[in-house]
This record gives sequence, structure tokens and C-alpha cells, in this order.
Amino acid sequence: MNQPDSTDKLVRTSSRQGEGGARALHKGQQTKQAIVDAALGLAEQIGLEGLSIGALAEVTKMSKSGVFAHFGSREELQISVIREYYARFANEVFFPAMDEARGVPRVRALFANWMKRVAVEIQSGCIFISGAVEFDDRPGPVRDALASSVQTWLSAMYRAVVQAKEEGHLLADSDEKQMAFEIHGLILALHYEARFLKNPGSLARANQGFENILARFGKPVVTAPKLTHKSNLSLKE
Amino acid sequence: MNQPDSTDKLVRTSSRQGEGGARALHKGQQTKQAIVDAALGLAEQIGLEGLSIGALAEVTKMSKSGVFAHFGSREELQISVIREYYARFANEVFFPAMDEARGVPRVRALFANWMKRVAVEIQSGCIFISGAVEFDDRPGPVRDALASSVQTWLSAMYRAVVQAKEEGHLLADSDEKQMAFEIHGLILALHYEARFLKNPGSLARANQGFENILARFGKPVVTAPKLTHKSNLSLKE
DNA sequence: GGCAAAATAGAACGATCGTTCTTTTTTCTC
DNA sequence: GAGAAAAAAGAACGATCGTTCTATTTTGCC
Repeated sequence: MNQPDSTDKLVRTSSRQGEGGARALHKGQQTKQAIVDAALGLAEQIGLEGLSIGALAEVTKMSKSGVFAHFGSREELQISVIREYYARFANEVFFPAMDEARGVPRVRALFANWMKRVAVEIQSGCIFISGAVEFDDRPGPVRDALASSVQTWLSAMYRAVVQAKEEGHLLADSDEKQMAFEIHGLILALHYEARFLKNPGSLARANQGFENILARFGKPVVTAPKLTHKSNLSLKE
Repeated sequence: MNQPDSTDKLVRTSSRQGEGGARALHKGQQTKQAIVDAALGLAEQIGLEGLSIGALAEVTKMSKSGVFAHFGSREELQISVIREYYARFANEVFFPAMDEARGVPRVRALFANWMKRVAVEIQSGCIFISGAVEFDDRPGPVRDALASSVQTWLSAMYRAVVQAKEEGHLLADSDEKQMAFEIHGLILALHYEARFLKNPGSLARANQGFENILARFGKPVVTAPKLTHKSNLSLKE
């Protein structure tokens, strides 16, 4: 929908539901969560479009109608999966990086956490990427939920880059959107070449690409690691 | 099969069949080509997996069995579509660039032609990208055909980069695979952000990213255009 | 023009899909 | 523990899928 603007901030949302209230977790909510968990695992492998209620019923050892009743429609199921994926993504990638200092350190942490997640998704699949392909021409609530989730995350990354410039870590003429765009490209190339083409070395190339981007946009004093020892700057930071 | 594998070079193949022989084009081949054309148009929009024989029959105003008989299976239809797409891609992107001088000029031409095509595919869709997502976890002949087509093209791009280094256009310590990887990332980010997110300015950012890559890997004398007049090498949007 | 072969159509198949409706089982509350 | 409410199961629906089999039409060659 919108450009990455700083309007939509990430808000921490529990992956599990109903924790706050005085009431205990009802059975229905428990099984619904279990279904969503299973559906997410399925959707990561075969995509949101490949998600079928029949297959989901088989995995969860329930009846089709039993599964269906929790959502009311397949679209609502898909949206639930997107929300769950988004919550996990934020908890794994975004929030831990907020402990790092504003500026390049935080951008580094965001990218490192992102890479850590994509490295896993080379095996399991990423619904932010597969979903984009499945719904890029299919308007509707599922597409909207997906696009806004992605946009929120990309905006968070963009904001971190803006802050890095504000902190004086980047060259004054740096184009923050340009930098965020190029970082995004590295992640996409990694996913494509590692997951689909199974090209070895893709992970290291994405990391090297990030250092190259920092070398161009960042002020020399900040980009400490030299290109020669790229091995230890891979995921740890 | 006669799939293009990653080792051999791109060979010009006519998009149309049966031109060489003394025999005229039989009716069956004509309609088969018409079906493949329609199927390619359909697959670009809804993906190779979304391609259904029923929908294809409707579009071509034929019966389902009439369509089916030309291929014998849906997989063979999908492979035919991939081959057609590959042939068009090579004719539009690869071969015209071969007229340019070896080295950076040819790399520039390859990228420019690639961009030109992706700019169109922002509306229509790209089966090299959607197919990668659909078949990254689904082994079989369709996946093989797709992966080898993509690999052949990426190898052609990589070879052009290697030649650029051989010609002395790139810095001596340039990692050609790294450069090809980063270029691929730009194309993927453009496709993702322009087609799915509909973010404006993506096209210009992909072009700028390419200049940034050239600025790092290329020797200063070769990268003629300055960042200020990138306007004439970008596709207007 | 006639005739064999190729091309296309038509009908039907089993399977799977999302969804609806009805019935049974389980859970929660008092 | 009884009774109401929620949850889950079961069966069936219309639709669409790829595919098969059998007719029918069209084509290409002598």
C-alpha cells in the first residue's frame, strides 16, 4: 500500500493468545493455536495457496469441518497464518535488535537477525517471499494482510537506516531508501540462489554484499571490519 | 532431454518451430504454438502452478481434451511454457547484448536489457521468479527445466562479468560471482517492491544500485557515466 | 476426390477442493 | 453432576482438477 513511512511502528504482540485475562485458555483457543502452528509449517513448505484444509485436518488429526469451524473461511485461515508468521518474525528479528545502539550497530543487528532467519528458511521456506509471488496479482484481504506485514518490517529496517544517518554514521548524501532497497535485494538473492538453485556460498555472498553496502554508505571510521576477515562477521555481532 | 545445462553456452533457438525443414508447418504444430503462447500469457499472470488446462481451453476456444492431446500431461505443458519463456528471454535480453564489446559495455547491455524486460514484467509477471517459489520444494522435470533455464542465464551474466575482469575493466581483486550475485539481488528487489508492494521509484533504485556495484568493482576510468546523469540509462517510470 | 492419418471434440472418471448442514462429543459453569 | 454452550465430527454439496476413452471432424497426400 504505502511507501515505507515511519507511521506504522512495530508493536510487540504475543504469539500466543489469551494470556492476559483472568480466564484460562479455552480449549477452542488452544486447538486453534495448534492448527495455526501446523498451518504455518505447511504454508512455509507449500505456500499459502497450497494450504488446504484437508491436508491441515490430516496433520492435526482432526476433521475438515472441525478445522474449518475455527476460521470460517480459507482466507481467514491464511490471514491467521500471516499474522502468526509476522509475530514470530518480529520477535526473532526486530525486537532483539532494538537492544543495540541506534545507528549502524542496530542496522547490523537487524540484518544479522534477518540473515539468521533466512538461513533457516532456506530449508523451510519464507511466506513473505512466496506469498508475494502468489498474491502479487490477486487483490483481497489476504494480499492486504501480507503486504502490510512486509511493509511494516521493511519500514522498520528503513527507519534504522535513517537513524544511522541521523547519528552521523552514514555519509551525508546517503539515500536511505536506496540503501534499504539494496539490502532487501541481498536477502532476496540469497533466498533465490540458496533455496531454489541450491548454489553454495550464497550465504557468504549476502554477508559480503552487506559489508559492501556499508562500505559505500557508511563513514570509513564506522565500518570496522575489513573485507579480508569476512568469516567472523557472518552472523555474530 | 535437451535441457540447457549450466555448462553449455546459450544457443539461439527459434521461438517458432519447424521453419527449417522442407515441410510446411502442419496444423497441429500451429495450434500447439498458439496454445503455448496463450499458456505463457496465463502462466505469467497466475503462475505455472495456476495454469489449468480448463482455463487454457477456454482462452484458446478449444476443448480440454483437444488442448491436452498436444502435450500428454500437464507437466509437459508447463515445460513447454518454460522453454518458450526461456527462448524469448534469450532473444530479448542475451543476444542483443552480444553486439556490445566484451567487458563492462556488454555487462551494461545485459543489465539494461534485463531491466527492460523486468520493467514489463512488473505488470505481467516473471515465471523465472514465480516458478522459483512454486518449485523450490518440488522436485521433478518441471523444476529441472526451470532451474536449468535460470542457471543458464545467470551463467551467461556471470561469464560477461568474468570477461570484464579479463579485459581489465574491473579491479584485480574483484569477485565475479559476488558481483553477479549482487546484480541478481537488484533485479529481485525491483520485482518484489514494484510488483508486489507497488513502491514507486524501485526502477530508479535498481539502476542506481547497478551503478553503485560498478563503482565498487570497476576501475574508475571505465565507469564513465556519473551518478548525476543516470536519467538517460534508466527506464522512465 | 478419396482415404488414411492427424487433430479435435465430447463425455465421463476419480480425486480434491472449500463450504454447509446436521449430529455427536467434549468442555465449562453452576 | 446436571445442563447449557462450545467444539468437533460426519456426511454431503457443487465445482474444478488432470486424465482417459471413444467419436467425430479436419487435414495432408496420392
